[in-house]
Amino acid sequence: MKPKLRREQILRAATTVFAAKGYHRASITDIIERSGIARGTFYLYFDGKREIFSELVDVLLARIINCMKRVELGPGSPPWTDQIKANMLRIATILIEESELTRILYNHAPGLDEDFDKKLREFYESLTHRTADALRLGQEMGLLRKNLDPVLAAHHLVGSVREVMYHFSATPGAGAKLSPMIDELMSYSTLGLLAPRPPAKAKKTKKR
Amino acid sequence: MKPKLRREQILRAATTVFAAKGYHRASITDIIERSGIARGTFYLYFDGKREIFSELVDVLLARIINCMKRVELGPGSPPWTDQIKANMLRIATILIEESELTRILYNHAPGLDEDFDKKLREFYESLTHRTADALRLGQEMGLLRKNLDPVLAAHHLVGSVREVMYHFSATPGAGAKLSPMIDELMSYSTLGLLAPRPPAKAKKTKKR
Amino acid sequence: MKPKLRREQILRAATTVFAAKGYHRASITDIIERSGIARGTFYLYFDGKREIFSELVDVLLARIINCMKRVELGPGSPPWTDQIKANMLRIATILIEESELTRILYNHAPGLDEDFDKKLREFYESLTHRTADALRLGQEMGLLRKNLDPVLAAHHLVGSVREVMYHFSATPGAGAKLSPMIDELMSYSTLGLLAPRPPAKAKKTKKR
Amino acid sequence: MKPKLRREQILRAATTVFAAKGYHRASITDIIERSGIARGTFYLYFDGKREIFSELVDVLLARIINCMKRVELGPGSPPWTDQIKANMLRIATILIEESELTRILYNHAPGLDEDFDKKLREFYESLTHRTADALRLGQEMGLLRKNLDPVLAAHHLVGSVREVMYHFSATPGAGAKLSPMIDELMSYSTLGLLAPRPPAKAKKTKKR
DNA sequence: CATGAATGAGTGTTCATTCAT
DNA sequence: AATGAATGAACACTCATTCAT
Repeated sequence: MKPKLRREQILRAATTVFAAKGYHRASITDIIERSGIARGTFYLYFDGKREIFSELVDVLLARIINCMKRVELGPGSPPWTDQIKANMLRIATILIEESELTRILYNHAPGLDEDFDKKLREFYESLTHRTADALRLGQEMGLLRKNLDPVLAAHHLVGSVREVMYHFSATPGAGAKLSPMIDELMSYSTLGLLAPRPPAKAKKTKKR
Repeated sequence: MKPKLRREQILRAATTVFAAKGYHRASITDIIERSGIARGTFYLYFDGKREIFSELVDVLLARIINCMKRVELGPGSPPWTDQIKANMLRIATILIEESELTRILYNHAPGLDEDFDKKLREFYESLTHRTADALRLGQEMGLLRKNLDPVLAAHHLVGSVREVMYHFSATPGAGAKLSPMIDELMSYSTLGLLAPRPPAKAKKTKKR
Repeated sequence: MKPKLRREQILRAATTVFAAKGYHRASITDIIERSGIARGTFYLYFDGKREIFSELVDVLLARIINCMKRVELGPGSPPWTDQIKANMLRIATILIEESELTRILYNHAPGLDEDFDKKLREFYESLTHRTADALRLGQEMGLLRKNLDPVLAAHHLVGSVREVMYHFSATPGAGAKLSPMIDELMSYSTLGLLAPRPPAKAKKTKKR
Repeated sequence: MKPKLRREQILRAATTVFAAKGYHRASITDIIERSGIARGTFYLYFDGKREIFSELVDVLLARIINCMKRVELGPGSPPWTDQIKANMLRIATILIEESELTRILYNHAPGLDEDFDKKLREFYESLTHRTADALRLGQEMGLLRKNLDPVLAAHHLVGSVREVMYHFSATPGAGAKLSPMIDELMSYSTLGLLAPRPPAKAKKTKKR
């Protein structure tokens, strides 16, 4: 069999096994049995249990990072809300496509290794940072409330999206209703984060 | 030594060890060394590694569940926003007090055992259910938008709180700024989840 | 069983196993079966296969190094030949006592590990150095030929003793004839290394 | 490529690899990588790891055995000391030429296999036997002391030569000083092994 | 002749748990 | 109650060898 294919076959088997049992309860034996290969074959393609797991997670994290496009505010760009929605759609699509990997990422990744934990922590920190930066920019542009705490709001957003996406990816057939779901989810946060709407007529600073 | 005390001594040691290393990387050896007891003594007080870990997590989950009070909407009750805030304050206080256990709960709990995973899942499902029920009630009372999806919004809220609380409990000295932080966090969601504000015209203090 | 005894029991078993099969063909299973202990028990007392082997060899090398006493040439000291003979007797006694360890040392030690090979090499280099130094001293004192190469002669001596001792220790019941054997062996080399005997004249057989 | 050449190419690669790492730490992978051939190709030319190693050692041992010529004492033969020296020169030349194989032979050969160990043992036993026989003959001819133990002396000689040759072959550029070195080495033993010199009186330069 | 993907028996090591003292 | 020596099932990983192409 072609090495490329075999590699993918093993990765697929490993994904399922790790998703079903988690890192620690999964054994190399599980993976090779599901792959239908011999023990040694596994080690021909991967350096070990930690490494194949790491590769699985790395690939997913990289796909997510790479599918996110920086929001452009220039004239001629699409509305920023559309850009954010497009980002969320791309992420959600990946997570739904790879719902097994998502399960792994959410449930079984921490506690494996100091390095590994660090990698995950950095991923979430990076998400939060980028979100906080975007929020600050929104504040400067007058799109968002001046008095919100960008870091706290970033945690709020990341947490919200994280939790929703997880359940969505675990729900079979969720893909269909993806777009309205994201509209709805965005409405929960945006309507609260927006700069106070210029009210109809006379008003005196709706206090929050 | 009094059995009661010894038990607590071991629980304390285990908490620290599990928080530092996570369930799998922590060993019974770590726990007994930190407790200053002999190997066999540990098994006099606990049935095993899984069990002591389980007890630790159970106690935390029970404290959280128990500190949450159902929101009363009757006349004479405090404003419902105040009641929710009080709940969040109580939870946050526990999580900050027990920041080691919190770390365990967030980072190392899943993937240990089918039963254990189920227990955690049920905890979060219960949180989400209760939240969704509350949201439905809010809708019926006209406090919340009619067109929001209670389950989705519940995930949104649980995720937001979960993420924020985690970072808050991990931040030393966070306890001091707890109350304003919760006000702020609540504002992010509530302003977005509230029924659309009656525009323009007459109003009588729709307050949060 | 007392830890001290158990340790010795395992060391004995390991000695026999390593002597019979050599480092690589010996397995932990062999050692524990011969010890009559469980797998885990072995690792309670030793860090691993390499380590127990290393300890065995280290102990033997240390005993040999420590039993060798520097030759004193001062007036009042025993004749230097007697001192050398005493050293050789002590070494030979150890090697005969520990004939299994000797077999290990001679036959199976190299090729295990870079560090280990180095240790052995250094042991022999140290022996050779000390011998060469002693030979130089002997030359200065006029006891040995001026024109011999101390390093070459040291190799010659070390090799001679090494080979003879090995066969001697492998011969059952060799201990009895130890003293004359050493006299004989020494005569082979000393009579060749001695300063040329005063020829011609009066003599009363200054022999060795 | 011609089979003959390929075989030699692999043998060369194997020699270097075994010399560098020793039998056990050397892997077939090392050998094929250094040979630049595929895995299967190796097994086209050799039956396995043990076999190629064995061939390497066998060839060296055979060359050594074959280069040794029995000492002739008949009238018309060169002096017996010259014949011995010629033997030693031939051996030393081989060992220096094949210093990598020599390193293998000395350091990594034992402990591989019962058969293999036996072969080596027999090689040394054969050397010792032949030496002892020669010594006995020397005694009968009156060239050597009557009271020396031929077997012990043979071990002494074999050990001496073995050790010296090893260090010599490991010393780069040692070939140049070969002849005087051997003279010197022989003097160490012969002057001690010769029949006692007729003391005092009449002398006619006992030729050695 | 050559290849290199595949094999699987074998090995060292870990660690939660037990139980005689 | 307390101890800590002993247990052994479980596991990840290696590598010489084979064989279909």
